[in-house]
Amino acid sequence: MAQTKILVVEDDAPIRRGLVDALRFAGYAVEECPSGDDAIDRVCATSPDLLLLDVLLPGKDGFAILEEVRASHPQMAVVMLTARGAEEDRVRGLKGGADDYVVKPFSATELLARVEAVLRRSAERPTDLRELKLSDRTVQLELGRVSLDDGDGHSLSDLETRLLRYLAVNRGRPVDRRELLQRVWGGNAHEMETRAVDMHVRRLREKLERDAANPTLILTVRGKGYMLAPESP
Amino acid sequence: MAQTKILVVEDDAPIRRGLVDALRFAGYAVEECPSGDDAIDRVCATSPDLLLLDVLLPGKDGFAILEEVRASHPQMAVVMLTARGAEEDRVRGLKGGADDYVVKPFSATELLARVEAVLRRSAERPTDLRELKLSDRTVQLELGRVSLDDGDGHSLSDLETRLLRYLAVNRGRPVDRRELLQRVWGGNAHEMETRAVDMHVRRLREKLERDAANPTLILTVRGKGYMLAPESP
DNA sequence: GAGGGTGAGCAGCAGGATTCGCATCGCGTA
DNA sequence: TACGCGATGCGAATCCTGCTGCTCACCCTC
Repeated sequence: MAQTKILVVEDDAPIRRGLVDALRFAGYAVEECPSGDDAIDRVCATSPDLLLLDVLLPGKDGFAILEEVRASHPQMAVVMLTARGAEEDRVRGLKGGADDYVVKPFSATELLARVEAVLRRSAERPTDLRELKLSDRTVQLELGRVSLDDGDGHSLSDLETRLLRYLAVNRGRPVDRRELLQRVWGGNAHEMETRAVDMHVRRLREKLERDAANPTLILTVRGKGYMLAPESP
Repeated sequence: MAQTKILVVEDDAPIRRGLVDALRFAGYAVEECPSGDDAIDRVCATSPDLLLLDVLLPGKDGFAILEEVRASHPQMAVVMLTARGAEEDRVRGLKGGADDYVVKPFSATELLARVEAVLRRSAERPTDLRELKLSDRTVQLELGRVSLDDGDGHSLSDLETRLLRYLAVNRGRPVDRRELLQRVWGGNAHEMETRAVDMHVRRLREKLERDAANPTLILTVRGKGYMLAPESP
C-alpha cells in the first residue's frame, strides 16, 4: 500500500511546523493547510487517510469543518487538536464524529500514538463485507436481501442495508445514534431527529429478528445507541 | 504552549490599570473587564487560565460571578480581590470556591506571587485525563466505563465520572465535601446536603472497589473528606 | 475504661428526567 | 398506488439523584 497520507489543518505556523515534522519523521506523507476555509477543498483534493484538525481556527472553526467533512467523507479518520482545559470541546468533538483528540500542548510521542491508534482502528474495519451471518439467517449486503435458512426472506432498502453494514462493521461496539446519522446517512443528517434511527432499527429488526419485541441481534444499549450482537463462537 | 491568559474583573480604573500593567509586565496575556455584569460573557469568550475577580463590583458582585463561573468552568483558577479588613469576605470567597485571595491594597510582588502559586497548582492537575488505572481495573473517563482486567465491568453515570475525575486530578489529597460539591456539582450545590457526596462515593465504591466495605481506592479521611489513594509505585 | 458527640456507612425510597419502543401521519418518488 | 423515509406524540421502562433515618465507628474527655 502507498504511504499513509495525513492532512494537517492548523493556523499557527510554529505548531503546524512541529506537527508536520513529527509526522514526516514517523514516515507519513503530510500535507498542510493553514486556513480553515480551504480545509474542505484540500480534503477533497488530497483525500488523506487521516485529518488532523485544530479546533481553534480563524474563519471556519474545527467543528464546522468536521461536519462538512463527515457529510462528504463519512469514513475518514479525524483527530482533533483541542486547547488544554477546554473539556467541552473534546466532548463536542467526539460527539461530532471525531475519532480522537489530542490536547495542546502535546508531546510528539502522544500525538503519534493517537494517530497510529486511530489509523489502526480504521484499518481494522472490514470494508468489503458482502455477507453477514446472523444465527440462522444470512444477509447479502450487496443485494440487500435477508434469507432465512428455512426458506424465503425479506429485501432490505438501501438505507437499511447501509445501516446494517455499519453496525456489522462495528460489530460488538455500541454505536451512538449521532454517529449513525453521521456515518450512514451522511449529508445533512445533523439537522435530523435522532429518532429516525430508532425507526429504521425497528424496521430492520422486523426483518431480521426472530422476535422483534425481544431482539437478540440488534441490541439496544441504553444511553449509548445500538449494537450488533457479537458473533457467538 | 501559548501565553498564559488572565482576565481581570475590576471596576476601579486606576486599580485595574495597575493590575493589568503588573501582570503584563510579568509576561501574562491580560484581558480586562470593568463590569461585573459582563464578566461571565467575557469568561466564556476568552476562557482565561486564571480569573482575577474583585469582590466589590457595581451590578453583579464577585461572589455571584464566582458562583456562575464555577457552574460552567469548575476547573478555572480564580483569585479574589478583597478589601482590607473584610475578613468574612475571604472566608466566603474561599468557601465559594476561590483558589486564593489578595487583600487590597496589595503589592505587585504579592499579587504575582499568589497568581503564580495558583497557576502552578492548577497546572499540576492534568486536565486531559482519559484513563485511570486503579490496581486491576481501568476507568475510561471519556466513556464513563470501568473495565476489569479480567472481563466486563460497569458503566458510570455522568456525575460519577465527574466525581471520580476530580478525585483523580487531586489524587493523594483529601478533598473536602464542600469542595466536591462546588467543583463537581457546580451551580446551586451550596444548598445541598453534603451527604449527597457520601452517596455518590458509596456508589462509586460499589463499582470500583473489590470490597466496597473495605475501600482501598477511594479512602475516607475522617473530618477531611475523600481521597483517591495515591498511585502505588 | 465509659460515655457522649460527631462523622461516616448503609439501605430504601421517591421524584424527576431520560431514553426507548411503537403507532401513526404526511411527504415525495417511482 | 405502493413504497421508502422522516417527523411527532404518547406511554412505559429505566436510570439518576438526593433525601431520610438508622446504625456503626471513631475520637475525645472524664
